[in-house]
Formats: sequence, C-alpha cells, structure tokens
Amino acid sequence: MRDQADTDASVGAWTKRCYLAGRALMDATLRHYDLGSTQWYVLWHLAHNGASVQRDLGRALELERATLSGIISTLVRKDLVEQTSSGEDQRQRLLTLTGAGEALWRKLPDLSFIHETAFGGIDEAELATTVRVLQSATERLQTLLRKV
Amino acid sequence: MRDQADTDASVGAWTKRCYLAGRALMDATLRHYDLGSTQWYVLWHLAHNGASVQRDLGRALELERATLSGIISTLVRKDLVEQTSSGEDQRQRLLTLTGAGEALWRKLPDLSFIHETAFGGIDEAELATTVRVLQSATERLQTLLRKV
DNA sequence: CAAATATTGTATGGTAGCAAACGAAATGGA
DNA sequence: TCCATTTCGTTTGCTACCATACAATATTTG
Repeated sequence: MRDQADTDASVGAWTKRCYLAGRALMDATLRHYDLGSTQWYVLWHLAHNGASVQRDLGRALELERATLSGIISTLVRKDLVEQTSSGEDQRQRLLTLTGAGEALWRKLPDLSFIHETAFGGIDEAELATTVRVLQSATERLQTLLRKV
Repeated sequence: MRDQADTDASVGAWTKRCYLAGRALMDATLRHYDLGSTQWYVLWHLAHNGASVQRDLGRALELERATLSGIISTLVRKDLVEQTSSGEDQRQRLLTLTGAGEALWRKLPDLSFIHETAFGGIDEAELATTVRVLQSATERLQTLLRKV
C-alpha cells in the first residue's frame, strides 16, 4: 500500500493556513520540476526583470541575506542561475538565468494565479495595523525581559 | 560593531507577513527560554489539557506526524516532556510535562495575546473559500501534470 | 590618508515544515 | 483465523526561515 501523506493534519489558524496552503500548492506543482516555491520566485523575478544584483533581489522578494544566499547556492548547483561579480562593487554578486534556467522557465506552467490566490488580495491597512501591534508588543516584551 | 540582523528584509505578502511576523515575535520572546514557538504550543496544550496521546496532540495543534515527532524529540531531549507508552494501544505514546516542564511553564510570560494577535480573529468563511480554491487548483494542476 | 563603521555575501547551527518509506501494532474482512 | 489494510510513531532528506559570526570590500570620519 502506498504510504501517502496525512490528510487529517492541515495547518493551524488562518494566516498559517493560507500561507502554508499556498506554499504547499506551489510545492506540489513544482515538485515535478524539482523546484521549491521560493526558488520559483527567484526564477520569476529574474525572468521578468532580467539580471539582478543579489542584494536587490533580496529586497524585492523580501528575503534575508542568509536565506537568499542558501537558495541561490542550490539554484547555482542546479545550473539554473549564474553568479558573477558585478563590475562596480566587488562585494556584490550579479545573478543571471543560465540557458538551462531560461529553458526551464519556459516549460513551467503559469503559477501566477496561485500567487494571486494565496498571497494576493491584501488588505494593506489591516496588515499594517497587525504588524504594528506585533511590533510594539515585541518591544514591550523585549524591554521587560531585559530587566529580568 | 554588533552584527545585528537585517531590518530591511521583512517578509513577503500579507499571509506570509502575518504568519512569519507572529512566529518571529514569539521566537524573539521565547529565545530567552531556549524554546521555539511550536514547542511553546506543545507545552501550552499539555499545561492546559493535561497528558495527551501524541496523535491527539497532533490533531489539536494541526501538526503533521513527522513534524510533531521532531518537536517532541527535542522537548524530550530538553527534559520538558515525557513520552510513555499508553496502556491501551501499544502504538500510541502518552505525553506528559515533566517537573522541569511544569516549572518552566510557570516561569514563562503569558504569550496568549501574541497568539490572538497573530493567529486569532479568523474569518472562517473567507478562509474556507481560499482553501477550497487552492485545493481545486491543486487538483486541476495535478491532473494536467499526470497527463504530460 | 588612516581608522572606524557600514554593507554584502557566506557559513554554521538551530526551528519548522512536508514527503516518503519503514516497523510495529491494531483492525477488518474473507 | 489469517491476511490485507490502516494507523501511529520514527527516520531520512529536502525546502525555507532566522540569528550569529565572519571575511571582504566600501564608505565615512577624524
């Protein structure tokens, strides 16, 4: 018998559900192409905006340096992305799609509707409020903890 | 100079932002106690509901078997949770807080407001719709991909 | 200019999550 | 009863995320 994944354990409350459900959907689709969802975002950005310095890509996709660094290294290992030094600033790395990367991108089904469903439809005002509440709560707690 | 974490890289779109922001807040607070946010949820459940079979805990917190298994093993390693065999079903493991686990729980600040802010206030109808859309999209894509 | 500081990317180690495969135990049907 | 199936927990291997620390390079300041 096939030992398939549990279906009784979906994910927690709604932000978690929407976030992880969207990721799960993308992952399920991208598994056929041996790609992760964040890897897809990187290819997406490079395919639409052309070569990019790693720093800028990180800001655009709102990923931590360290996180992006890992993602990029696996994409380089898969020969989908190339990392060259950008002439100007010797610290920066310029990212470009390789031929294989462009070929794969053209083969991929259009996932932007997933992106929209899972991550779109944002109520920016509500988001801003939530984030502000969380931030001030963090600060209060941090202050309290420092005193202990 | 202190090499602190980037602050320019918050997280992506709003589900991601809310989900990860909530986790980040809990993690920042719990770091002082060497606890992760999901570990906190486990202690929380055990402290409020008493001993629990691992299967039931998994369903209550909506965690995958494999995910929970890992979490439990680190909590056992930290001697906060005990895993005994539940008399009836020899496959099941009964989880209880150890003395150290209860002591730690009593020391922890109340994080339920974070839980509420980050994960509460769910519009269940909207959630259900979103999840349904995502699921049918998954199925459509899976079918398409199987045919290729 | 030299020294202090900031920025960029990398590496390490941790948490959290999922899929797949496995053993052990329970259950259901022929 | 016996065999197939299901359930429960674990393990392995992967993605993704963060914090921390570090080297290398830029930039700012004295």
